[in-house]
Amino acid sequence: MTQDADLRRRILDASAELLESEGLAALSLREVARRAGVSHQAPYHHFKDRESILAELVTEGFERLAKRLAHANDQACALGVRGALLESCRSYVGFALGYPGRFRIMCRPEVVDLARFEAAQAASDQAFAELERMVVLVHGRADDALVSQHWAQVHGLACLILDGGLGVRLPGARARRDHVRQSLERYVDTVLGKAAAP
Amino acid sequence: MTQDADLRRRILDASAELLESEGLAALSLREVARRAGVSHQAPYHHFKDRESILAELVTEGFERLAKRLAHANDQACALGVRGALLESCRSYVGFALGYPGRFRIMCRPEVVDLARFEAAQAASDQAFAELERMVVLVHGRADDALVSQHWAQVHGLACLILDGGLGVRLPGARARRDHVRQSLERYVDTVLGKAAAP
DNA sequence: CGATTGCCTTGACACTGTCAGGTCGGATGA
DNA sequence: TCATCCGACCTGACAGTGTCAAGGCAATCG
Repeated sequence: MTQDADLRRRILDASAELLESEGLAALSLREVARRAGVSHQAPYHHFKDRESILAELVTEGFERLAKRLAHANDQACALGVRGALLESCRSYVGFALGYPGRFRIMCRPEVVDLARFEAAQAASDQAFAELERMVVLVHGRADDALVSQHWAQVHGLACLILDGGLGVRLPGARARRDHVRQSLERYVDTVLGKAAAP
Repeated sequence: MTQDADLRRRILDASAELLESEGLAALSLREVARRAGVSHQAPYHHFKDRESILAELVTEGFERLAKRLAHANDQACALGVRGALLESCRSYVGFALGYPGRFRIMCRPEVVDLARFEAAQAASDQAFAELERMVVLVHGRADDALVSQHWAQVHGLACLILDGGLGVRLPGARARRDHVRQSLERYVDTVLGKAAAP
């Protein structure tokens, strides 16, 4: 498969596929090399170590996430604030549920330490900036607590469904999608002050 | 250290200490055995495999967390709803930041799969029940979306500070504590409908 | 034409989790 | 009392891992 392509690219592709299909635990350098049809040391010519490969995947992940969030932000005029906010939230959670392996290594410093990888950190900052933009759209300003509150809401929901207790309680992709939609709608209503106060 | 104690207990203690001081990656069965002063196979007489050891730590973790959350719930009369809600949130995030190693394995199914360990699942359910109790206290009822929204908020904040982008942006324990307090106060105000709508 | 360099290989090392089998002292039952 | 069993631990081995060291081999370049 894509034998003639760049080995570097082939290694990244094999890693990504292994990550999503078998999980992080199954992603060993040697298995990746095997799938790419090269010796176990070949990857070392293109990456310093295992973490560097994963860091590249993390970078790509944050870039895609940032692009999705930016797209949602850009739709603020067309959809209105509520629609754009909802779309932004769904982008974040949708990304996490759509690429769980990728998303996990993006928030696991013991796997990839962002401080070691400039590009990954930059891509992460880019995604963060889009979140901030959305907070400004909604609240008119973006102090630390507001950004943190918004970020925590979407990130928490993603983590809980992916790895936390919510996943167990929501069997099947359908139930999850419904729950995400429902929860996020409730959230945007709360944040926009439309929810019924107790 | 505590040479004469139960080996089972000594193994758990050594694991917990290793987990908090060196991190999950450094927690190998053999290192644990070394620290407990026994052969590399001795732990297998008390635990089926590595995951079983971690599952025991996870169980203990959920039990402690549930106890803290219950304590916050019980203070609803004394502190009022707002005070109790704030206390509950601070308990959750405080636990995560106080025992980061423990907290991490509690929400990492590739490390410990709760479905495999009845006791761990039960303890997790117990903590979940306390979260539900708090939602009922605040909203008078606890539909899925409300519980999920509350849980996501505290869980997300904990994860972001511990492993996500917020940790990098908040150097030092002092800055984190301040940020947590500020964010959570904003959150309870939002949820109780006291925040200024935009 | 000889030297260098980029890309890949084989071989080795220490380390890991786990399976198989042995040892030894104390409890048990005839 | 003594044979037997069994729990608790040990030694040894195996396949798998990430990584270091050294070699081969074709293309490029002075």
